Amino acid sequence: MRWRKISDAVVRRLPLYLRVLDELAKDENNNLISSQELGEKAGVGPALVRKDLAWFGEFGKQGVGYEIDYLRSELRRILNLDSTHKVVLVGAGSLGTALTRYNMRRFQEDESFTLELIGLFDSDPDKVGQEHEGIKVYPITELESFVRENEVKMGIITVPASDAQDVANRLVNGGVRAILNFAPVTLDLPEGVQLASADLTLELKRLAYYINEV
Amino acid sequence: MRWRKISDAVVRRLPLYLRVLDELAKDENNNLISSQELGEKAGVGPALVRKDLAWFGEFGKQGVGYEIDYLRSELRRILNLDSTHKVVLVGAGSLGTALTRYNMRRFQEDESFTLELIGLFDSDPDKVGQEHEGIKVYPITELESFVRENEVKMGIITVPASDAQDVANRLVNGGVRAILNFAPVTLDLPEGVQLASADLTLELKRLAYYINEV
DNA sequence: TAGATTGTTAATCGATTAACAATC
DNA sequence: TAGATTGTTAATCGATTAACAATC
Repeated sequence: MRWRKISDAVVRRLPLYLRVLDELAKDENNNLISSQELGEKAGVGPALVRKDLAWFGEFGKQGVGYEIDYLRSELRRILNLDSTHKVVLVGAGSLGTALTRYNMRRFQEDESFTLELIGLFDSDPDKVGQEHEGIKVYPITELESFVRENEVKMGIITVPASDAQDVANRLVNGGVRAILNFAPVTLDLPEGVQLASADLTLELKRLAYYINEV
Repeated sequence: MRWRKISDAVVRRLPLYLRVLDELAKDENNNLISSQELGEKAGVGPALVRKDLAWFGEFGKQGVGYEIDYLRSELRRILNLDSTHKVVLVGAGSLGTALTRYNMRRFQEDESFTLELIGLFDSDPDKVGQEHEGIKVYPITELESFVRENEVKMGIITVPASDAQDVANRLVNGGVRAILNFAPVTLDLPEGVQLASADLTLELKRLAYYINEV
């Protein structure tokens, strides 16, 4: 049903398109959108929009465009956003707890995405047993079995750089398929486990390059 | 002095190399590194490492490799990390204040990068006048003049999506050259202003795509 | 029907990799 | 000198754009 060779460059743009459609869907007056308009709002060329979507099916009508609600539901389906995803967050420090607080709100608002944060983990015995936004902190030693038993497929890493690879290994051994990593290290992951890097300092350092330009 | 056509694909890898070198520099025993080894640790092919670096000069010695300390200082210079960058953060909500707390610590630790957060901004009169980690919250109406007067070149946006474009415009008008945007919108920026997007939901939605794979 | 816009193929562009002479 | 590794050019690969027939 899914044909295993769609490039990540394509996949990265799908959530972007979906974001535009979600926004448009709020206004009942919008029914149709052209690849031209969708591209403009997503910052992508119209031909590329059509090509990206065509990898997954024929969602538009010639001479007409794409029906917003339909394309939206198709994208949600393609991105696996129509089922709830269980997530664990490892590292209940300042970033981890802030993210817990923030994401709990943000995700609750986002009608096109359901993430369920079911556990926090930390190696610090003082933190184990605490609760943040109603979610318990478990000892890191239980991470792998917890992930396996609850069939968690997504993990968020907010531990210090020196612990990140170890945490990643435990997550992967437990069966996690995708990791969002905030720690400033290059993680070594087995083929097939997807990684998103959220190292903000890396981004800021890149931006610094462009600052002293003419 | 800088030749204006180095691709962003290249620039994005420089902070990655620097991160590896920073790590290696901690151990006094490491003096030299080959493109092979640097590439491995950064997750990049050795030929690409050499090609990337060659855009900026000849930093290595044939048959020997790259001197870690030297390459490190050159990369810091290329990335403009040897001077301090003043930054403002707009949106003193839960994410903004968490980031303030977190980044203040994180950046203080990072010897190869000096960011100075000199002001927080918010449109909520109740928040104006508050302090977070010793940094004052100013009214958003003062953003543009503040940025101009203090010659701030970098801004971080943590306001709701509906306000982000307006904030970006004010930053740009004040003279900001680079923006780190957490709001879930595609910002429209003039040529030459650099953007880093930190929309975590976008990343998580992308990861969701890969979860139900065979 | 006439006008518009898709889906798709061919052309272009850019980025990565392979290969190797130069040289430490 | 022999071995290793750079800097760089040429070859390959992949992604984006242009163009257009199909068709709503």
